[in-house]
Amino acid sequence: MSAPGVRARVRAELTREIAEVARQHLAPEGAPALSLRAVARELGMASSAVYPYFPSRDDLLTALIVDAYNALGEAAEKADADHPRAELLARWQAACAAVRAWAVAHPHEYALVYGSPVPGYAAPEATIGPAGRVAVVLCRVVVDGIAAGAIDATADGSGLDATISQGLAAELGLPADPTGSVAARAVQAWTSLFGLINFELFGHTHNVVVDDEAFFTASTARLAAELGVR
Amino acid sequence: MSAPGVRARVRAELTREIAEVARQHLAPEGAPALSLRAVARELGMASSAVYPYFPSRDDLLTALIVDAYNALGEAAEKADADHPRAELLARWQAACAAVRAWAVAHPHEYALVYGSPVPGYAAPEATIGPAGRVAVVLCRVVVDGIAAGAIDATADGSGLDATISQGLAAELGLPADPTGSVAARAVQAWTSLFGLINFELFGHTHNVVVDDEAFFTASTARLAAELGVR
DNA sequence: TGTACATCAGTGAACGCGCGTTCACTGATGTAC
DNA sequence: TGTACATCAGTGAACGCGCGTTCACTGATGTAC
Repeated sequence: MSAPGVRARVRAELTREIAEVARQHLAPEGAPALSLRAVARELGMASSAVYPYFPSRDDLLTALIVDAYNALGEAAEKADADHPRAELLARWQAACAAVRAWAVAHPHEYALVYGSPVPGYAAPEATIGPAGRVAVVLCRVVVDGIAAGAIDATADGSGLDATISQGLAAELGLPADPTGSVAARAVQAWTSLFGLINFELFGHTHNVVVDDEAFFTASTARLAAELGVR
Repeated sequence: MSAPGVRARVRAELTREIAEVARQHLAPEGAPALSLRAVARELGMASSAVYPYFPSRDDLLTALIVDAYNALGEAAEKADADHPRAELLARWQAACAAVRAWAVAHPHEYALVYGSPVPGYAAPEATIGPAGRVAVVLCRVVVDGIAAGAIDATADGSGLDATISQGLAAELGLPADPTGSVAARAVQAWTSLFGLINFELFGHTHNVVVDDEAFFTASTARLAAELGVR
């Protein structure tokens, strides 16, 4: 009974290895140019030998996308966990900085998930959970702030929250009150975070911002301040 | 002497036509899949016949990119000009809404310029000017606000502006005072605007935001408020 | 106005390339008696 | 422990495809005398 275990382990190992090489191949030309044949070539195997591991190119892409979301989410979660729960601003800043650091360190994987959708590729269900991990971290800070009384969830009755899925808000622990605006403002901060990183990585602030890290840190601090995270 | 004029006009017309067809071909598969041969086929000409007009695929892409930036910039400028100069908030909201409306109407052209950079493609100088037009519109509102005394440029001495190119700030008419933060906050609002649109168009807010337009409008209004645009 | 010439747009075949995927196959690995 | 068998991973050739770019060419358009 140890033999199938060995086979399974070898199989899992090679699956991991293929994904790893594919990840490296993302760099020079981006996701649309990712080629099964090139990956197989680099591993010294016939191109057809990849098929038992990934039944199609799209499955390989999906694996890379899920991995990227998970790595990014994990980075944010770890940074958050490094700070005492009550230190909301420190947690917020650490999480944002971790997301940026990961993106800067893995620009092509970042582009894979936050750049233009890969043409002809439809994201399967399996990506939804991992995709939300960063947002969950940010929301948890806000939720903790409300619970601790640091953030007044009822302060702004602008009704902005009517634009957000109430089911999702409830799931995240955000007050599901459509007359409020906390949930919507949290979502807005979330999109702004990735807007900052997108512009930096994709070169739009190239001749505009001179100190990317300082600009980023100050910007996320402002996002926190506007939410009432202190 | 009228003959060369005719030839030049025919030539310009066909150049325009090729670009137009290429633009339409962006839709189904995105920029990486744009094919000179397919464009030529659709126009009923030999693929080699495109070369006198666009010496390479990259030149065609550049033309599409420049066109997209210009169309987007023009939309923002027109929306801005539709409002009296003193009505800062109306101008701001109109410009932001125009950018989003154009993006929603031309998602693939939008992705071409604000999605992941096209692999292996280096943006030439010619794209810099057109790329800045939206930012210029937004900055003009801020500058007008400062001039009219509605925005207090000296209010926040956070030093955020030290992160922004002082030369560029001066060019845009923003106070080039590195101890201030108006310029940096304007840049931040600019990145946030495109962050909102990116997330909406690329599907990241798909199960999160239920009313995209309302969420967007409220969000840009908040961006304005934070800048002091009223 | 008429003719010889130059210019130019556009053709079609070809080069050389890489791709995703399928399929019949060969050995090696592990299983059951 | 030894042998016959099943399972499985991996091979290599092939299918059919589309791409960007080059090049020698053919007509037509416009020019100069």
